[in-house]
Amino acid sequence: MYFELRHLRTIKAINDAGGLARAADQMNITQSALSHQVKGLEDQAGVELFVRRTKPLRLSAAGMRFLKLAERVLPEVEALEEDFRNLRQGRSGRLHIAIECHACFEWLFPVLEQFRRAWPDVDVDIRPGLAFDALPALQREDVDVVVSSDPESLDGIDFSALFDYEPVFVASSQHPLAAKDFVVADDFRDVTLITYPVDRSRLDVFTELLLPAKVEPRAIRQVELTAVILLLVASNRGVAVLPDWVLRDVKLDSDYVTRPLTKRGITRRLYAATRDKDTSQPFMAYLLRLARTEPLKPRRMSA
Amino acid sequence: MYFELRHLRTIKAINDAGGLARAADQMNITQSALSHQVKGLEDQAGVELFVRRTKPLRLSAAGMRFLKLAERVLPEVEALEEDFRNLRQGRSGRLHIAIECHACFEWLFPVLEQFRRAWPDVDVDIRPGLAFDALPALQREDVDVVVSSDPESLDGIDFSALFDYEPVFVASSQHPLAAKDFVVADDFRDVTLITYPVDRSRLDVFTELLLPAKVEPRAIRQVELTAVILLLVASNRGVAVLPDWVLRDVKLDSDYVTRPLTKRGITRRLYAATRDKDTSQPFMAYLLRLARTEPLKPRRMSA
DNA sequence: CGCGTATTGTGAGACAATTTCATAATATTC
DNA sequence: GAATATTATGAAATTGTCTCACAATACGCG
Repeated sequence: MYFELRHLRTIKAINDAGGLARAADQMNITQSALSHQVKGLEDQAGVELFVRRTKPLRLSAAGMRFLKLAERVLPEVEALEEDFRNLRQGRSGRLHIAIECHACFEWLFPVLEQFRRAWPDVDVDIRPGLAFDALPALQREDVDVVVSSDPESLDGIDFSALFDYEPVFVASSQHPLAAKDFVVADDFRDVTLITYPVDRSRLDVFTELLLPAKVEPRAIRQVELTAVILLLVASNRGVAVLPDWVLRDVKLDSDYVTRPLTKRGITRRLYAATRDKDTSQPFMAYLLRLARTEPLKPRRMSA
Repeated sequence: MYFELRHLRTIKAINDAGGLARAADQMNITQSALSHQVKGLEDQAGVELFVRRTKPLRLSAAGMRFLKLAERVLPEVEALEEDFRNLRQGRSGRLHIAIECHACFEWLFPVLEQFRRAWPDVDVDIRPGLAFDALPALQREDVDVVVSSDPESLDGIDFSALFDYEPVFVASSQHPLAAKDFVVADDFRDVTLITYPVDRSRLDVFTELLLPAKVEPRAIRQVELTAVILLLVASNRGVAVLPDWVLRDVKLDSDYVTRPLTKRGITRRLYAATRDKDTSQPFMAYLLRLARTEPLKPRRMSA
């Protein structure tokens, strides 16, 4: 006994049209075809779905049960079809973003807020969990965008440059190193370094400065939230290295100073990795444009 | 773009089995057939439902959306199929009863209570509204049983005798007619007759006694509820004629008397009309048996 | 890296289901 | 009871689905 949506559509049409002939018309099909179909359906169901003794065919009790299913299911199916239409036209889609850089939350969140207003039908999400194999996840279509500062040449993956940033040293104005114009690797030997709780290979201080110089800080303290890191730094419980965009917002009203790493400062570039087939999708292009420009604009004093 | 349940089943099977080949196995179908089907489905949808770059085929974001529909819809369809299986085996069905005789409520209700315990899957209902054309409604399958005391010979309709009853005269023990051993038509000329608010053609007093004798009561008062009729009778505000079964329960503790109509009493027979194709259905036979025996048993003092 | 294995894709023909056409049968209406 | 509207049926045409055989592709392992 295998029902198909065709049968649900038939039942509904016959009920709506109030008769088999009219229903056939409505469905752009012969009355004969419908008659055959109804017969087949009743054979399958093993149940009389219609009252035959009356002439404009009417649903029986069992037929009404069938109709109720149709009226619950068909709208859902149509909703799916609508979804797919939107998808084809690039008006809807999925935009699940994996961020390798822990602090990217700070600028990404406002960007996504703005994105949602423009593309309400796109399913937006940030997935911090899979920072590890973000690029394989992108290839497997587990996520749709990976934000990273380490572009690799991968088949089917595009890397779009977003913006440059500078990892800067942050310390309390009371801290001895605050006296220097810039800090170098050796300066870290005697400090407590506060970092995000991720592997060193994804922390700019280490990859760009300390690992090459083989310098180990006196102590490392791992803290999840950027705001908390800044709090600890301001109260001189340690120093940190954070991307400049994190500091732009709150610089003025807190008791800490920022200094370049090395005399000339370090510059890094942030990229968005996407599958090439998605890169030119309208909403994806929109996101990339937003992510290129938005984080650089001055922002209000929100957290 | 026409989806079918087949497609929902396919998506679900592929997801469950974790691959196209295994899914094909599970569905007793060739792997090739499934491949063709998936291709056709994606063509129709105009959307990639699967990630092709990986080898055990996996659902894409759009595919997940499809899967979610499948998981909502398929169980409902299976529930319908189960319903129909029950229907075929006569374990479920509809039992909507039209009662022509207004007082039948009194004995029918307890009968249905008992019926429901035995046939929980049958959709039982009493429909008092269509007392008028109850038999046409039966033919049109608007209802499934008609309780009536006037059998007609109708095509496709069976009349099963239920039980005999006697319409009896009820009056306050203070009423002058209470002194008689039995009442006749002429006795009604000077009384206020309390009846149900239905046409005379469906009231035994009129069809069996007053109309043939061309007697008109002094006044007629129409009351809906049996309990209220008895109340009014007991307080000597009028007399009534009710089926004996109504009086059996409450006779002892109230201040009214019952008398036969005419010297020998009038006997009427109650029938259940059903469509012949339904008459032998197990639950229908059960109902008829119950309705034949149950109303005659002594009952507790409920309303 | 290359080979074997597991998995999916493709094309042609067989098969099954659905539709149409023509027409019969049956209700409904006036 | 004829006229009309509606549904049913059978055979042929059409369309869609499945199978078979084999090609193509991804994955894992040494």
